[in-house]
Amino acid sequence: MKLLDELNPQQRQAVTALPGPVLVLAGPGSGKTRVLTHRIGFLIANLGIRPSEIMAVTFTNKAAREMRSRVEKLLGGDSGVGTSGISLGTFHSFCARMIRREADQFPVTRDFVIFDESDQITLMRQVLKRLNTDPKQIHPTRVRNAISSAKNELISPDVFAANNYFNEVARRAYEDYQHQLLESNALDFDDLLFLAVRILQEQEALRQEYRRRYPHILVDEFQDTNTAQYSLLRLLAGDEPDLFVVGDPDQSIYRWRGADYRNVLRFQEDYPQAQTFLLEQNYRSTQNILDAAMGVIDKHPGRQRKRLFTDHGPGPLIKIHEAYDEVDEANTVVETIAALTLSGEAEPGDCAVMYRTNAQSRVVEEAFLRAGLPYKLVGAQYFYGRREVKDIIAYLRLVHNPEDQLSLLRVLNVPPRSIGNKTIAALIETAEEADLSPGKILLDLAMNPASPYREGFKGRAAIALTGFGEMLTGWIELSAQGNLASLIDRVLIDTDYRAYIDDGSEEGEERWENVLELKAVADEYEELGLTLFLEHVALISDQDTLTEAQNAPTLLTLHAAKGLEFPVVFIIGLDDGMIPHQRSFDDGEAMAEERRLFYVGVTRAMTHLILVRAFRRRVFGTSSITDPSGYLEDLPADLLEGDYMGIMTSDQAAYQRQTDWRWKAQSIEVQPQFRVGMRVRHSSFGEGIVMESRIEQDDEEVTIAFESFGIKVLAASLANLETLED
DNA sequence: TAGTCTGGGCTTTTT
DNA sequence: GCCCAGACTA
Repeated sequence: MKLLDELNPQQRQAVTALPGPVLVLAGPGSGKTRVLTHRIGFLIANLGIRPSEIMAVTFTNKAAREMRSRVEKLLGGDSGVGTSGISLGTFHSFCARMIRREADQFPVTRDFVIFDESDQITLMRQVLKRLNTDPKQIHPTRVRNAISSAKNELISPDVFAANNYFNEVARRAYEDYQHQLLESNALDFDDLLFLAVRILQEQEALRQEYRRRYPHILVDEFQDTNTAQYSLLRLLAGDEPDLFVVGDPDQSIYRWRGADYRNVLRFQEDYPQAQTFLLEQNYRSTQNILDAAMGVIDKHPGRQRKRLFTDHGPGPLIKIHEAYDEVDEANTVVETIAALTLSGEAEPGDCAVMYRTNAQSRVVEEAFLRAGLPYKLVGAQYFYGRREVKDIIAYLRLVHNPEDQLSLLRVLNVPPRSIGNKTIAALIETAEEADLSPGKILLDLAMNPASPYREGFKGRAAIALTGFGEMLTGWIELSAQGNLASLIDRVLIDTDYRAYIDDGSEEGEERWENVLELKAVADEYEELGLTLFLEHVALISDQDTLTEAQNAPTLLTLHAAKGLEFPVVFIIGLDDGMIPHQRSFDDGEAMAEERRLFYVGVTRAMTHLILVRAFRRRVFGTSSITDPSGYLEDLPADLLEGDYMGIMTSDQAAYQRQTDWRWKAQSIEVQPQFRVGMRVRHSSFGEGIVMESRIEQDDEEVTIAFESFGIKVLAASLANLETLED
């Protein structure tokens, strides 16, 4: 049948495997999504399985959407089978739905809210404050991470190992944090998985019910599952499941998030009867690119060799360019894209620029702006992390759930309405004494003229708080009528929010546009209502903001690039410390993951791969000379062209590289301006005498004994020192 | 209470 | 270099 005609023999074997545990190891560009969608099609069209019995799980909303549309296309029209019955979504959305459905068994109500990472850190800060710890010693972010990892490993506070001071604090913070979450009728991302697993473990009947409901399970990007997700799958699948998982251990790049590619091995151990299929034929890249990729990944320790092959032919050589610095690097990228576009070899939209850290994007963006060329950015904080968007969402969450203390505190004085720290502290204290949430106190102040809580506040504070409570009451009433758009309008008007964020500057206008954009999203949730809208905004990611429309190059991190492909790929920042990132240097597993990350980047390229590094680079404000990434040595030399000499390996090459740049380096070499014994004046420290001066990282570091401020070490370029005549 | 200053951080970030 | 939280000042 047609469904199978589009597949190569390996793919067809996988798709038509007998129902049971199936592991598909799919190299990059080998048609992984195609196999998944055809498997779903095969189950429905050939085996007559009802769509409603199928559950397909992905990691991103985008992947879920893509899969649904491809299944629809596959089965559309003639088959007469609807695909809407398939449960297709992310791990988190699946768990959120289950928890809502079974809400009476959980310590939250069915309209709980989901806290994202910044909510978690804000809450953690409060928790640690209450535990009287020093935020400089115990970082809220680190504690959050520790708790997140624990949840991903299914570790609850009572079994959390308090084996040192940090972990002892973390354990107590964990307990308190959970308590605070539930007070706010909230769960964090990790709780969604954790609670779903726990209830399935504990309740035989529910487990059986879900197993009956979804006898056929498919999983995408299986190498990225963490312990909680793997456990969830095992619980849902049972001992004789039809469980079809697709993944590639070589592309596992989310270890720091609890993902463990060894789940692939666990799968084979847990299901010894599992059938395994290998997809090696690549439909994306030229053979040169694949050979380069294999050169990189074959150095991965303890890895089973896989061959990647294509019938696309060798294609162009891989280009390596060494730029002078990060600005030159960015300019090179823009110029090369311009040249490729001009020669007709590529469209701007065919090109992608990939980097290790988001901070690198700025220099590239600036180069595009200087050239007057458009670009698309897939970035952290792109939309839902913006302050104005988070503010409005916090207002909505508060309307939805007045007990949400975090949201209340976020917006209580935003825009400023004379509710300062003193007043907030008094509110929290009053709430604690009354054993109510601060939100409830505010509502009581607003609705009950004889509210007993009024006496807790001074006149002005009472008026301000009552005013806020009245606004909130009005919004809650409006929300009960179910009109989301007018609720948002009313919040914006009542708070005079536009005046607050839009100061007339370009930035202000942009912020207001973001608010309007959020409203546009809300419009689509008119029917579905506030609860689902809030769930949507909590579970959405930056990945989903990537638009295909504009014909412009895409800027993105190597992580964000996974699953995508582009005819022309630039990977920039191929310096030691950048790729691999220096944070990974002292951890073997982390280093292995850096290598996989580079491999992921390389295998995104269809035809042109351009690798760029910079001879010197500014990191955290100081510019210094870099070493080339070791990974460049792993690329087969005969596949490369360009002006990078490091591929000759050897010390001699390194020496030559240094000399080549010598004239440039010299021209900017800093000459010392200050001598020991000179008298100088500083704008705030006053007069002093130079004790020592040396050149450090292209700047002059001057040690000065000031008359009234003692000895200071200053950077000459920043300190703006004035020399005085003796 | 609301603005300004300062110091200490700083990867990646599917949900 | 740039951002954020908390301290500090008007």
